[in-house]
This record gives sequence, structure tokens and C-alpha cells, in this order.
Amino acid sequence: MSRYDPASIEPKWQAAWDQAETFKATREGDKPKYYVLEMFPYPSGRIHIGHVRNYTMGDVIARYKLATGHNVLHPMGFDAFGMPAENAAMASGGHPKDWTYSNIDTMVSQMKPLGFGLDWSRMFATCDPEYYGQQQALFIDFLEKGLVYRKNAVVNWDPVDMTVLANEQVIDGRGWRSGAEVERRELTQWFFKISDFSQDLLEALDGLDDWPAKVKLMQANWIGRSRGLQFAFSLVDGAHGFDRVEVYTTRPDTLMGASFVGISPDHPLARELERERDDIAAFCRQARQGGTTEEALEKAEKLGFDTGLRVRHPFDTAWELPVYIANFILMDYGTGAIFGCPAHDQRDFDFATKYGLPIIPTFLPAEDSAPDLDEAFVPARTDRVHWVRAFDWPQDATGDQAVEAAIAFCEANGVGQGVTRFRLRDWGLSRQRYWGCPIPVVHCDTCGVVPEKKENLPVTLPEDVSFDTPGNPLDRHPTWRDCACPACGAPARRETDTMDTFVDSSWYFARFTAPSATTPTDRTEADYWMNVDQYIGGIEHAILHLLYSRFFARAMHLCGHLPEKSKEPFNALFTQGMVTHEMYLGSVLVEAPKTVFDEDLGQEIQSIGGSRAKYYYPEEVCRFEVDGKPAALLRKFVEGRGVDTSDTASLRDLWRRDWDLTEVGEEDPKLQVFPSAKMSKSKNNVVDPVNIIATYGADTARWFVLSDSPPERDVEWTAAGAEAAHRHLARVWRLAADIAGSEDAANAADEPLLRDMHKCIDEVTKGIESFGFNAAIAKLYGFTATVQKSAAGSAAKRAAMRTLAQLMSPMTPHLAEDIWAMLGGTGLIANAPWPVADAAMLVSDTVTLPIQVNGKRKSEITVPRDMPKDEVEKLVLQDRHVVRLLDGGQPKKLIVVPGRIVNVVL
RNA sequence: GCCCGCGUGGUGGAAUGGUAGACACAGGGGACUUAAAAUCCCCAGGCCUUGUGCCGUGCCGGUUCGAGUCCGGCCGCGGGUACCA
Repeated sequence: MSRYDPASIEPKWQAAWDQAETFKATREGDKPKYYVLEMFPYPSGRIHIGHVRNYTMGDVIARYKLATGHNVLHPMGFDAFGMPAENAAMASGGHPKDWTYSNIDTMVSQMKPLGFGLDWSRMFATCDPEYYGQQQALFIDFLEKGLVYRKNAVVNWDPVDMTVLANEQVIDGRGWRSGAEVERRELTQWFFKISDFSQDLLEALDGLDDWPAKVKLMQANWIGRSRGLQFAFSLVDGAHGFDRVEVYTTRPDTLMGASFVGISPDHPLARELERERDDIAAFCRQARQGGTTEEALEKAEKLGFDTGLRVRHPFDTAWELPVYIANFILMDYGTGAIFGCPAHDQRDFDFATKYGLPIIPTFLPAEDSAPDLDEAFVPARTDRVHWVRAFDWPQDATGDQAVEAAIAFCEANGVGQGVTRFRLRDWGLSRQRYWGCPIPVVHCDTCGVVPEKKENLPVTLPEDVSFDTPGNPLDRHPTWRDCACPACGAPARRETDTMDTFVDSSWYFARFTAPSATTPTDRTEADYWMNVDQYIGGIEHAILHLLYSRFFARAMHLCGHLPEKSKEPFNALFTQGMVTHEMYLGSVLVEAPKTVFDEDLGQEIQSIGGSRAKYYYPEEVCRFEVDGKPAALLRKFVEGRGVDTSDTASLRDLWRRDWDLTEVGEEDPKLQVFPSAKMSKSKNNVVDPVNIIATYGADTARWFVLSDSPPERDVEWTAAGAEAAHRHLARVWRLAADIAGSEDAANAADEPLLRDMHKCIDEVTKGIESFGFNAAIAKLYGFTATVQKSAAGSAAKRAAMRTLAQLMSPMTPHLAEDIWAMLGGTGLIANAPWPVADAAMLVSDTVTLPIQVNGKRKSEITVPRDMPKDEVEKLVLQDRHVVRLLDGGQPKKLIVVPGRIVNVVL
């Protein structure tokens, strides 16, 4: 008999699907549609096992939906603009375009053998001019709708390379290449007016029932609606052209605890003082050092500079507060100015302590408590506290009540007004980089900023560029910048900024519905296929990508490119975990140990020499266990000593010995094993699916990445686990082959097998529908064992096996097709209707109830399924364990949950 | 710093508030075999006094007849933090 041979069956069935165009998305018939999408990959060079897991999840859904009678759209593309292509060009001299397209070719050729049910005819890359040209058309539409504008914003500026740095290129406040201290510098940049939609983007989260609650919460916090008071402090000596400082606060109830006013170094008043005074200019310069990230700003030491200016407290004109310039106040938030209440804000407390400012509590934990002088008292705003400096609210009000009362009081007394603000800032889309979508506008001396005419799109990137000098090659390109003004025809200059790559990924899902349309979308196609019914991707995109996409969908709707229903483009969202792998760390001797004379000790000592860390590939390692803990030895070391790499006793023996390194270049044979490490090229623990497919086949890889962990969590790739998955698939194939050739008569074992089959259908179907892939696979393991052990007749076994193949087909489609064909299934299993569990086969006549005593399981009882409660109670009280524990007494309470459990309370 | 998650045997994990540890890996034992591979079967959270005994889901407390699951507070790890994608 032949054996399970994925190398021959997998290409065979892939060819069959291709020929039948099984996965080509069509709008035929009156079938319901289903659009499943996984976040498209960046073409980094090779696919990794994490991609395999991600796309397998989508494929399980896509194939299941196809089997349940849907027209399925399951496309794939590439998020192809971005910095790595430019970095590669800088490092090895090629062109970003060549690097990118060559990577895409490689990755497609690596993905096809995995047998994903994708409609490859719809594939595109965001760097295709056909795609980014339509993106430019969208930009122009948004511009006309007032959704795009220009303003100044800060960037990371490398003063040595004279270039803008991405946040990840700023390491410890310095440029990654130059090592120079990074400065924050203002540039005029393009912005999308996402803030117009703050309220809508926040409120619409409520309707996203099939999104993870954590993602909605993260987005809600990011949008950050707050209710507060905006008011002005008047300057004691109105000077420098300013007579007031406008502030926004979410805690107006603590106004009587104010002890200073802080302004951003970029506040207009600070700017003015900077021009007048050298000391302030020096402080502002220092405050602008470092990167632009919120993390860098928050973690930086809080510094302030007393301007000498004073403002009056709005309720007491004799009460004067100092005005500080502070490095932690951002011009982008609120008004760029705050008042500090050190008693109730830890940051203000630290600031006040540092600069000797008063700490005035406005409320205390309780009536008799003393103010805490060690830290700020910051209770939840829903907690009742005891007010000592209230304006006009009860002494025991909560923070929330006090804030509302304070706003009302201030408004009534002419001190500012209540306002609702959002934390969400407009989306800065300008990038001073080459490998991105050119912003399609022209700068004309007479007409100003003019959008390019749509008939001139796409504005394509010039190909003759070089990356030997830092900065944007578009900016120094000799001819590309020069063009005619679309309005007046006079000589003008192209915009040299390109778009943030988040723009590219904010509408690709819509483009997949009509990837060749000569407008951004084709409304017939978009109206049919949108929305994405199931979107799958990493939790790292919970905020930015998903929020930007939600904004784009709204903006595209306003411009007529998407229907009303697509304002929320993703009906359901699933966030999957990573694939991890053990990491093996050893060391190489770089300096030989030697005997040296130690002056302090007055004797000769042995120096250990110097060594550097080295990470090893799994193939370079012999992995075993010592006392239940993972251990590893260098494979070449083991083999060099003639030890069998599968002989664990000898490996442990080698492991227990000490191996001194003596010669430079020698490697320590003993390696440290770190489990569950994030895969990283530099740590040499990346698992390449190409090797896995060559060894075990695609179905094994697909099965294993789904089997071992719930999909939202990380899964550890282990060679042993993959091996075991492969053994199981081979077992299933053999079992099918056995059953195909058997001729046993029907018998009494048929019914229990068929009952188990229906139970399996029910459980696996529920598992797939709820993303419980690992649990579904556990059931499939169990059912395989059941079929194997069953004494049922051949007809029942064939039915069970065909069903097993169908239930496995979303995960292991090639194996399933092979078994289907072996057992006489009609057509392709991919097109066969999904099996339906017979409800009558799922119920049994009796039920076993666990008996708890005081909540702990002590016994059990098997009773007819529909036995009345009081009869169950009688039986429970006769149970010998219950009798023993009752010890002649009466239970306080007897809880019977029909069909589930009994609890006796003593 | 701030926001959001996660934490269960040696390991990955299972468990609508209802028998904690399904299924699998690693480990141990056995069958088959001249032998090996392959295959198949069995054992397996910890502890002890071996009783269907006690303890046990990161730590501390709470709600409940009953908590891995809900609530509060800690600890550890991970994601995001607006120019990585």
C-alpha cells in the first residue's frame, strides 16, 4: 500500500483548484457574499511562519464559508511602500523598486505551495502606479471636501545628516546613523482632518459588536473625549504683546489648589520670550532636544523654567501664580498651557517639589485625614472624597460631580466655559522620503498650492534616483520637481513629500473589490462585496491602522467611493497572536584566557578571556532535556566527538561537564535555551516555512500552527510538535486508505460511531465559527481515534471518514481532497456542502451529574436526562459519600442545576 | 510615564460562573521486530498517612451554594504610544 505523500498530493490538488477556479470571487447567483481579509504583508523578503498562521486562519474561514454556500472574496496583496526598501537601497546600492518587486515575487512563490484559497487574480502591490494613482485621486477628492490641509508640525531632525528621522531611527535621543543628538524641528506638513470625525469615530465603536472589546477600548482611549474648562489667567504685567494665558483643564474642581501655570516651549508666549531673552532661548533649545514620541516626552526628566511672569488667580486677584515653561507640555494638546495642582496630580507634584512650589489640597480621603505630603492624592473620579476647597458643591461630592459643578460655577461667574475636547490629533501624512506615494500637488508662485489634474495621474516616482546621500532624493532630483502649474501653466514645482504608508493600507480592502477599476472603486463591485465580513490581523494594529481605515472609509463615502454601510468597513475583527520559537544563545571566545599577575591580590590569577554572544539556528543545535529543563549543545561539537545526536544519556553527560574555551574563535558547546522568543532575524530563530513544506508538506504546517494555542495567543513553533502533527496526518491518511479497502457488514457499532460523528460535526463547526481552531482540532484528534477503534461496518466508517475529511478540509485541504477522492466523494471537497449535525443524534438518554459538597466535587450520579429535580435530590441524599459527609445531619441547602451539577451545602 | 491585554502541570494549552488539567509535545513503561525505524497500547499536577484524603489556575483580598472564569489591589510579561509596518 502507498503512503501519505504530501509532496505529490499537494501540487495535484492545487492544480485542480486552479483549473476549477474554485477560489475566484464571483457575484454569481443569489448566494450571500462573504469577504474575508487578512492584513496584507510587507514584502520584507521571505514569508515566515507567522504569515502562515495568519493566512491559514483566514483560509479556514474562507473555505468554511465557501462550503456553507457563500460567494467568497479572499484576496491577497502587498503593503509595498516603506522605509526598509530605502534602507536596503542605501545598504546595498540597488533600487527600492527592484528590491520590493523581487521580494514580492519570492513571497508569492513561497505562499502558493501553502494552498491558500486566495483569488490571486486580484493581487496588487501598493507601489503599483495603478494603485497609488487612484490613491492620489482620493487625495484630491479629500482636498476638495476640505479633509486635507497644511500646518506646521514637529519632526525628529538629525542636525548632522540634515534629514528627518522616523521614531524608530532615534535611539536614546540620537540619530541611528550619525549618532547626533536629535532635535525637534517644525516643518510645514500635510494633514488629514480626522479630528472632524472624533465624535463619530468614538460613538460608532458601540456598533462594532464583533470587534474585540479591548480594541474598542484602546480606540476609545486614544480618541479620548474629555469634558473640561477653558479659561484665561490674566498676566500681572501684560507685556510682550500678551495679556492672558489661555488654559484647558479637565480638573477645574482643583482650581483652588493651583500653584503654577505651565506653558509649552512652543507656546506663542514662550516663542516671544525666547526671542527676547537668552536664558529662556537656551532653556527652550534644551527642551526641544530629543525625539518626538509621547514616550520620550513623558519619560524625559520634567524640567521647568520660571519666566518671572505672574498671572492672577481668576477667583482671587491678589493670588499670583508663577508662569513656567515646561518641557512636558505639548503645544498639540489643548491650548499648550495648563495650571498645575500638585496635590492631585503626580506629575505636578514632582514638578512642585522640584521647584519649591506650594502643594495645596482641595480634597482629602476623609474628613479626619491629614494631607499626604509624600505623593499626590489621585482617587478614582467616581470616589467620594472630603472637600476642603470646594466652590459650591457638597463636601462629600465625587470628582465627577465636582468637575460638572465647577464648570457650571465658572460659566456662571464669567470664568471661561465648559468644552468637550478630544485627544485625537489630525493625521500628519507628509513624509520626507522617496519610496511612498507622491502627494499630487504643485506649488506655483502665482496660484499657490494647486492639486494636480486627475487626467495627469498617476504622478509617478522618478526611477533615476540615488541614495548615497541622506535625505529625500525627490527633493534634489534635477528635473522631476519641475512641472507646469495645472491652473495657469506657468513653471511650478511638485510637492516632494510622499504619503505615510498608513494611507496605502487605509483603503486597500476597498480596492480589492475592483482592483483594476479606473476610479478608486467601482461602485457596483464595492456595493456588493463591502464590508469586510471578517478582518484578521495583529493586535499591534489595534489603534492606528484600524482608526485610519475607519476614517478613510468615512471620507471615501463622502466622496462617493463607498456606500453608506461601509462607513464602518470591518464587520468583525479578530486579532491573532505571533508564532514564537526557542532561541539558542552561546558564546564565542574573542580573547584567550591567560595567566596574569594581579597587583591587588599579589598573586597570579587566570583571566577568563573575552567572549561575545552568538545566536544559533535550530539546525545548528542538539536539543534535549536535563532534569526536565531544556538544554542544548552545539551539533557540530556533538558530532565531532562521535556521539549519536539522539542518545540523550550521552548528551546529558556532555552537558554536565565543564568545557573551557582556550583558543580565540572557539565556541562554547553549551547553549542557553530561551523558550517562546519572538522570532527575529538577528536572533537566528526564524522558522522558514519553505523548509517545513519541503519536509512535511503544507498541510502539516497549517495544522500545527492552528492546533497548539488559541489563535489570539502566541504559539510556540517546535520541531517535535510539527513532527507529531505530520504523524497524525499520515495516520488519518492510512486510516482512510484502510477504510476505502474494507468490506465489513453493518453492525451494532454503527450507531455509536454515527452519534460521535454528529457530535464532532457540531463541535468542530462551533469551533470554526468562534475562532476556536485549537479546540476544534482537539475534537478532530479525538474523533480520529474513535473511528480507528470503531468496530462499525464499512458503510458507517466511510461516512465517518468522509465527514472527518470535510471537517478537516479548511485546515488541511490537500489531505482532505485526497481522502474525499479515495472514499468516492463527489467533485472537489472544497465545493461540497458543509455537513450538518443531526440534533437528534446529539442528545443521550442519561446524564452524569457531579455531586459537590460545599463546592468541592465528592461523588457523581448517573440519572435519566429528564429526571425531575426532587427525585435527583432523593438519590443525591442516598449517595454514600454524601451520607458519610452529612454524618447524620441535614444539609443547609441542596442546589440541583438540571443536567449540570448538584451542590450539597452543609 | 500613559493606555490595553495576558499569567493554568516539565511544555503549548482545554474548561456557557458548575467534575481544573480535554487534546498535544516532551518524559517513563510495554507490545510487535533478530535489531532498528515505523506502528500500536499503558502511565503521568503536587503532597502524604494511598483516603475516590489534602493542596493546587502569578500573589493578596472580596462577591457567590460554587471562582481559572466576576470585582478590587499588587507582581511579572507582552502590545501600542501618532514617522517601523
